[in-house]
Amino acid sequence: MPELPEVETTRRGIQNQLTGARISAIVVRNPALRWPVAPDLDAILRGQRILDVGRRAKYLLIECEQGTLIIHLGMSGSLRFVTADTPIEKHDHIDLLLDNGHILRYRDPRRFGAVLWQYGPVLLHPLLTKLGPEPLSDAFDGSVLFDATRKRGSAIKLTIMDNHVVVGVGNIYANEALFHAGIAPTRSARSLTAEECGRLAAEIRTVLTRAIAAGGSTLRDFVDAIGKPGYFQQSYFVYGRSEQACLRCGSVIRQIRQGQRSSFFCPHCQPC
DNA sequence: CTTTGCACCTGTTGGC
DNA sequence: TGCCAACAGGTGCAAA
Repeated sequence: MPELPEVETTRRGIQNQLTGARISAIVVRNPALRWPVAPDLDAILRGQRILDVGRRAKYLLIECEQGTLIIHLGMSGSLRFVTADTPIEKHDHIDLLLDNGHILRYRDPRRFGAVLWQYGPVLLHPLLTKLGPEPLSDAFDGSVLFDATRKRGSAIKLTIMDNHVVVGVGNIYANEALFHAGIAPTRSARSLTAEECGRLAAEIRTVLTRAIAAGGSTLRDFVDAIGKPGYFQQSYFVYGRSEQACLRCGSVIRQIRQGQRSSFFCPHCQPC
């Protein structure tokens, strides 16, 4: 499910219960995630205290005394707190047991997610070293986007979804940010002016920030309760609205295919 | 270095 | 009701 807002909402939802706790055990029922879960993970984690729960891009970082447990939710992953008698369902692959009684359960039907261990500084992990700036940090703004787009002939939507340019912009919010910035997803990246890059960077930030705020209010307890993230309760300006009227101008929203993903845009508000 | 397409896997939806 | 194809929130990787 997760786009960046869901990952960040999950991080906030588990941080307090995890931080300061000691790991009693990790139970891996199915290690066949995107990469195999390390067979000795239980031996590694047992007894370690959790220092904090961080995030880089869509990777959750469970920072422990000797290293970091890296969790990615992939396309269909979720984390929730359960009790010892909660029935284990089909795709509940992993339980993390804490000495404070909490049990964190990892579910992931498609198994595109990952659970990895890294000793020492986590940012040295190969998956994290080449990532671009965080979209909500000072390291990302219009001028950074402008510079990154100069040599790119490919479509701007593909560019903002490229983790080397900026992390955490998934398909939904790439579409939404482009709509609010008034830029067609098919525009070549290098054709954007500095001003357009400024608008787009600002809209990426706004759209993600708003979604996190909404997730925080409407999904405050989804981690330990429902686990049904916000996509179903949220409404978007263009995403998933093909053939419907643009909420701004009434034109018909169009759907196209870019990089094997669906793009949605308003041909009037986002001229080519 | 940029760009493109594939791969991983299961569940849901829509057409016939 | 059944069957099959297409599609779904991600992203690393090989190949061009």
